[in-house]
Amino acid sequence: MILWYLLYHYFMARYDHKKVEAKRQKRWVKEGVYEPNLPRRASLQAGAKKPFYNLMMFPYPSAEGLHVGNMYAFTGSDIYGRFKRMQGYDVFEPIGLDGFGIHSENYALKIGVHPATQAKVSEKRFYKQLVSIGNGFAWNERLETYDPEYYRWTQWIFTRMFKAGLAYRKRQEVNWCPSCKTVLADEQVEGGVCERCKTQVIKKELEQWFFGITKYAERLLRNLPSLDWSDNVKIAQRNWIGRSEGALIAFDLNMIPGQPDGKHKVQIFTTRPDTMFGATFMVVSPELAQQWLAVGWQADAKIKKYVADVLAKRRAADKETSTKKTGIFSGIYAVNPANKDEIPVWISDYVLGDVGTGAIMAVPAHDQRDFDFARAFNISIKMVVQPPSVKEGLFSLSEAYEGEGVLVNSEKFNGMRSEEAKKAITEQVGGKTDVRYRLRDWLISRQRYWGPPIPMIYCEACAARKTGERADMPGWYAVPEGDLPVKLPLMKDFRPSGTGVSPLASAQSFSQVKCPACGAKARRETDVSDTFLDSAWYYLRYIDVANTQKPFDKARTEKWLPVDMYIGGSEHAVLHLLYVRFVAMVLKDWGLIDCEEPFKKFRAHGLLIKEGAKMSKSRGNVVNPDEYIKRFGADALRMYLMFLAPFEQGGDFRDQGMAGITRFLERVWRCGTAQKFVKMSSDDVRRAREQAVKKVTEDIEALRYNTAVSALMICLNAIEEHGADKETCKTFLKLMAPFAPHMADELWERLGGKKSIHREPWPVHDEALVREETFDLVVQVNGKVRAVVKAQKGIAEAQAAALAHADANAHKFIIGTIKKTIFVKDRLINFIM
RNA sequence: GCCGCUGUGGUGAAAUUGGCAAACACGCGCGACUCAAAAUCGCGUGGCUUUACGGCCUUGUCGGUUCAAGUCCGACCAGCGGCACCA
Repeated sequence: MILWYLLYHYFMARYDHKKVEAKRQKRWVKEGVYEPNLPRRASLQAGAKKPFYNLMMFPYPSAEGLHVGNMYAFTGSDIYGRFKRMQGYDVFEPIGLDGFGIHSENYALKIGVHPATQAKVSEKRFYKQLVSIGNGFAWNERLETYDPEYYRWTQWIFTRMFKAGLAYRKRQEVNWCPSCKTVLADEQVEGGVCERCKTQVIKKELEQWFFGITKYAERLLRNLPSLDWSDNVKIAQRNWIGRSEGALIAFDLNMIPGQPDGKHKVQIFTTRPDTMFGATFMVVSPELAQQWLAVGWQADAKIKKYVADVLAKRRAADKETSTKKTGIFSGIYAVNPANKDEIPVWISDYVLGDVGTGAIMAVPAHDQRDFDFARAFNISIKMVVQPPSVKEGLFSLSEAYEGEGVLVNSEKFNGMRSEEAKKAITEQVGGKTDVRYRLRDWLISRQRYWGPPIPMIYCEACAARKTGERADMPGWYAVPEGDLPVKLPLMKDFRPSGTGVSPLASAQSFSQVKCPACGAKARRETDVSDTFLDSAWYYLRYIDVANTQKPFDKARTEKWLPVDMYIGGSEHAVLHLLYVRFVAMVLKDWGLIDCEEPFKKFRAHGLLIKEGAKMSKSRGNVVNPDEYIKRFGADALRMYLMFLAPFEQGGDFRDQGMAGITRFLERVWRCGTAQKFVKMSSDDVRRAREQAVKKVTEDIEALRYNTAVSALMICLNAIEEHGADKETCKTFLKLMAPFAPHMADELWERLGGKKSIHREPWPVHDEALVREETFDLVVQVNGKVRAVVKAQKGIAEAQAAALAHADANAHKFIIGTIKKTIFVKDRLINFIM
């Protein structure tokens, strides 16, 4: 009997996370706790008063289910949202799935299920998991990128891009992933390998669709400083856009030395026109040499072979990163417009066809690459910029001097500072100042199946007549807006062909279509668009998911945009986060939205590792959140994830660490269910409470969740030690609510709360109560701590000195005369002997 | 090579403007409860030294500024991330 009694109480007292979490989650949905006031079209005025758009990068539903890394990011975002909601904002925290793309398609291929079928399975599983982590999502506004009602508008954006001249087709060397069997954008190649599958990327010459993001390079760069974003992401974008100021300068070419023909010219781009007098040779890229050959340049067989070899090598799959420069003299001479010197033109692999103009003037004395080449091929080196550290002219250089200085060997420009000479020499040689960017246009087409078909039609008849929707692209028409979406056909064999043609090309019924202009037999574009286009506008659709007339309503965007807080991984610094800004700028220019920067504030969360190692399937150390939620509860896992390290830094997940948080929550539960309150909290407890309010509030705002949790622990320690009144306990629960939303809500109800704690106002601290009347006065002698004594706040130096002298140990060290005393109010006193 | 970030106990980490280094936890040790164990609770826990009070040392390394440096400055070392013949 006694045993049963004890067991009964044991189970009653222990926190049953499964039961409580399920109950709270059900209640939240029923009461619509997290549904924002997104008004129906007619009554915009009646909507949210203090809108706060709290967005988290939506996940792609991977086969393995929700990764703990996803949960880490989502929890961090959710805590911020819950905090803002309790502060009185109408928080909108939507969720959806970025379900189109190679990742999902590859998984479908692997298990032999159609991606559309698999999508439904993953969707269900993902949403279930996303419910279980306890986030305050607005479930009514969810979206999936593979939903025709969504990609209808993705396609619509494409057609508008085409009409605006921002989407175009071009044949050029592009990145090709042999494993994914599709082309990739530059942003999707990381260190020469495919961002997704890590396969070495090769170059292929293909005709592809591009978005003209480079037209926005200047704006994308210019806006960066004003964005409240994590610095590392802003820096990455700045480097990626890579602005360089320089000059475009034309050189005459002499096919035969000493015989100007006035016909042949070549343009070069340089950021150092000040060094022009030092240009002792010119280098053209193999790509440009190839073009010359194509228009009839009669070159040696050796030269032709060199060009062909280098071009072949650039296409090859081996990633040999030799820094050894090769090259061949072309037999042609260029005339340096600065001093009319005839300089040899070389062809070398160290000059790239798609950078600058594909040709350079080489100044070996002031560019290390030119220097190396000149040394290797015995070309003269001429110094024209004298470093400030050097008094007389230098006779030999062991390396190029790339800094600024004063010009020498430059005729009438001698003595001029290199910075001024840039402009002066450019003018002298008839050059034109120019700005170039590293950024290149966004390669948007993909030769895969699982994506939105590019909504374009090509009519050969129109092409032959040189007519079309756009003068520069005869034969091409956007699918009329009324015909959207161009639905992705259900195909049995959706395997990538690897030939540069999308699997959709084999679906005759799909590709055969009538020309929208002349009605002749035409064909559809069969490539699909890059997944990153899907995610480049999803934040707009969230606020208007049910709109069947437009992608989104402008009045709503005015109310909810820009996104107030965006959280995600920094791996998207030059992918998603760049594309999304570009698309926003375009939409702004079309008058569809008012702000050209979509995210007011962006914070990158850190990376989670496990026991000191990167999580990976092969290591078998991937943390499955489902298991932990089952064992410890979502609240415990959430809180542990936030406690283990600073959110923006990322941290090390250790199983042992879960114990501390579980213990903490059990203690809170015991405290909250026992409900043994004192009539009035002691000063100590009251102060602990107010300090916790202050600290937790400040820390959440700054995303310092780890120290916010520790502040809660300190507060609980005080409550347990001294006992607390009911109000103190309620305040404590509110502070804990963003971190452990289920338990906080349950205990809140048991303490008599009528509505959900997540709709309660966030506490505000009383500065007077935070302050302590006493402080620890640090007594130093010659800078060394000799005593710590309790003192009244605000005491003057004389009183502090008296206290210090009264301390036996400190007194022991104060021998001789005091030369100087340093007194820092409410902190320390330091005697210098 | 260039740009950025990070180096603090056995572990994760904390530290406003330069003002007690190691908060809060984990782990460990000792103790209480228990026949016993788990759970729970209490105490201790950077190193060296001292019977004790205390003292000396300690934030990757070396140097500097300062009454005072984890924090500021200079040089270097290590690790992580990004870009990489960008003309």
